[in-house]
Amino acid sequence: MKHTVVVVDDHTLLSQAIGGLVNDFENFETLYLCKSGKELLDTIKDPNKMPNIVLMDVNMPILNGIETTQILKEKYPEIKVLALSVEENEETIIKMLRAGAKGYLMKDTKKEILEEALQQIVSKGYYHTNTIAQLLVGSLNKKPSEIELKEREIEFIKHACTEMTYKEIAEVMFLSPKTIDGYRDSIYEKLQIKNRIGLVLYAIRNHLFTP
Amino acid sequence: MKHTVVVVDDHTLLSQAIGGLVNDFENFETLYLCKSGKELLDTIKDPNKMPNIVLMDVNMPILNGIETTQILKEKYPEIKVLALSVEENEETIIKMLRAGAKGYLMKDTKKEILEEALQQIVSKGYYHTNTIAQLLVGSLNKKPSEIELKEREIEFIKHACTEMTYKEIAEVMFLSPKTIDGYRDSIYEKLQIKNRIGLVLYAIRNHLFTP
DNA sequence: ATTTAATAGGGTGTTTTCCCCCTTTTATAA
DNA sequence: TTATAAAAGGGGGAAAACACCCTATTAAAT
Repeated sequence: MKHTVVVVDDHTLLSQAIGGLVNDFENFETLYLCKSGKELLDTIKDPNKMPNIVLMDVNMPILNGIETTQILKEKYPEIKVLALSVEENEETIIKMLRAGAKGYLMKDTKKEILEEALQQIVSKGYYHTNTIAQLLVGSLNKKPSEIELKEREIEFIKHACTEMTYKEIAEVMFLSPKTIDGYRDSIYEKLQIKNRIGLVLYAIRNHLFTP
Repeated sequence: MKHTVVVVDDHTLLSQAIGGLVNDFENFETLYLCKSGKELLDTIKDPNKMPNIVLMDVNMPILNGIETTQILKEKYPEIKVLALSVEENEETIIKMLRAGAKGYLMKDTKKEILEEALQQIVSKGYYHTNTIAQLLVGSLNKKPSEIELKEREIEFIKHACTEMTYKEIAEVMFLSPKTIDGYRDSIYEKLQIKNRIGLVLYAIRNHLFTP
């Protein structure tokens, strides 16, 4: 009996193509394809549509890879998630693994590696390349920092990524300009940045805001 | 005799997968895969490795899709290029078509559309979806504006996308802060923006700066 | 000889940044 | 249950940075 795989990616051509690739592997077959995390969660409710492995893109609309993986881990812990992404950002990779992904492949790996990864996830339960392993070890040593942003602060940051002045942001958030002032100051402190440009760059790099 | 196709994309998994997809099509076969425009131009010098069609990603390192397509048009005008990208930016699409691409597919199209596009490129010489056609018509009507940025202004914009103050930017560009002031003002006028945040967003959207 | 581009500057008002400070509410632990 | 401490919201005032005017010099291009 072949192991069943579901591909989740908003780019249809890619999911179809990768689905085809998987079908060529000896021990695996593609069950179906999804365009978003939401679509996967909706479909998977049907017990007949429960795969062994999910090949999950990280950047998706509606419900992204990280959130979807988290939900999968809670509701269907027996399903193994293999992340598949162009995103090389440390934070993202760590978040994805913490969400429960059993492996993380860059989209520039060869199909042989994909097969190898699928095999190992079945046999050993996980697959990690040297690259990812090194990345993680490196990041463990140098990042004990706990940057925690409050809900309201995140909301503010998103507004700060537009041409609005702080006064205008205060208005749409129903706050005094002085409160905004306080948000800004504490965020600058936490993120070690010097001005609003730095804030915008942080927001983009951490996917709080997409230009 | 099948039509030969070369896939150019820096993400190996995707080019392999799409190559496989193409091989499943009745009238087409994948000749080989390339990871960059440079690799394609090097390989294609061998007359045995000349394809009928090139499936070209737009965003690539070394030599991007636009530049590569331009060179192909000059040196090998008989090769037909079909662009394949996630980039929905009008400017990019127009640049790509002007460079000589015979069609432009988003990566979220279905494989049936890909086959259809390949067929039409062989038979009619081009393929354009409604989406692209509408986009082009729309952009012709509303954009007679000639936004032209000078070399030095572009250099300034890139610096403006960092945490540097204008004074610091003036220093690294060996200019008076007042000159920077002038650059800023004329750019704001041209781009119809109100502050530095708007400038950063413009720079990112138009690939002057990548965060 | 006149225009245009690039550079530099002056003046003025607004916005942002950075210091201090305060109250009220909400957890949380003794 | 009451200290006690975070979190969330608000404030004054000053200096720096930014935005928006408008003019002048210089050099290259027409």
